[in-house]
Amino acid sequence: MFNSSEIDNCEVRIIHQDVVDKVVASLPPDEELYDLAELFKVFGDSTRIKILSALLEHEMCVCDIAAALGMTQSAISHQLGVLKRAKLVKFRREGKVVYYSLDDDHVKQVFEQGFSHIKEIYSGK
Amino acid sequence: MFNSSEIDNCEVRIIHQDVVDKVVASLPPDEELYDLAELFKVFGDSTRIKILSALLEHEMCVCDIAAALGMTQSAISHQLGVLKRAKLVKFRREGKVVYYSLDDDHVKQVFEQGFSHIKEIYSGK
DNA sequence: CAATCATTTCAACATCTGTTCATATGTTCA
DNA sequence: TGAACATATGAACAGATGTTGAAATGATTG
Repeated sequence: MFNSSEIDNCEVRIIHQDVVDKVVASLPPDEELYDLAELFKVFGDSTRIKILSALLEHEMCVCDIAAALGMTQSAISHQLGVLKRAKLVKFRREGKVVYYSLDDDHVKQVFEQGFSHIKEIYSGK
Repeated sequence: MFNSSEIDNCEVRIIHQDVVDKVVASLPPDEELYDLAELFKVFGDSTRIKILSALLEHEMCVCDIAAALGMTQSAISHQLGVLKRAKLVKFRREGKVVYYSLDDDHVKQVFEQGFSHIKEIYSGK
């Protein structure tokens, strides 16, 4: 009825069945990998990286961050919302002013880990 | 001619000049922060995370990765190209087949660093 | 060389994402 | 309470990104 080439045209060929099986079995659940990608996605924007880099140095309020980066308060506030939802920053309110800071050392570690990676790459390894 | 409120309407207000100055001085060059964001951007896609997670376990060829993830060879190849350009994976050719693997331990470290972060968050910290 | 196969590349489409502008909260102080 | 101010939010637009299907490479084998 169908020859093998017709069927294969709609399927992905497997060359090493044993490796595929092993890898599929060892793969973390989709949801965790999805969450991991979401985490890195938050780090993957230069505005947010700049904000994190600033907060690495000192706790700051929104308008000071905006001034330091030369951007709109609105834009900064939007990105702080993203960072907040990802639990990368925490904040405290003091009167009208809201101060932001890094949530925990984990953020700092990921940040610095990535940094040393690009240093390694661009220095000819 | 202009009063201060008119001028301020077009500018970002600074509350703590000292902090702003200090942070601006300590900020890494824009180019480095941009590259850092680009690096995390590569990690920030669930397909690429799945590929990296698979390669963490075993060296694999394109069609086996496609089979393991249930995706098109074209899509996988495209993402492998992104990972290759970011120097996150390396490859070797053996006849018709191209085998991909993680480029260095740094990749593994960033991956696992991020993983432990989301574990921490979702376990109620 | 011709056929086959693994992989890559291309163009196109749909979706996602960041910024802007305008407006809404919420707080302080007169 | 009302004016001034710091921040947050919503809608909308522009640009970036991932997947797809088709066509193009590059490599092996008969």
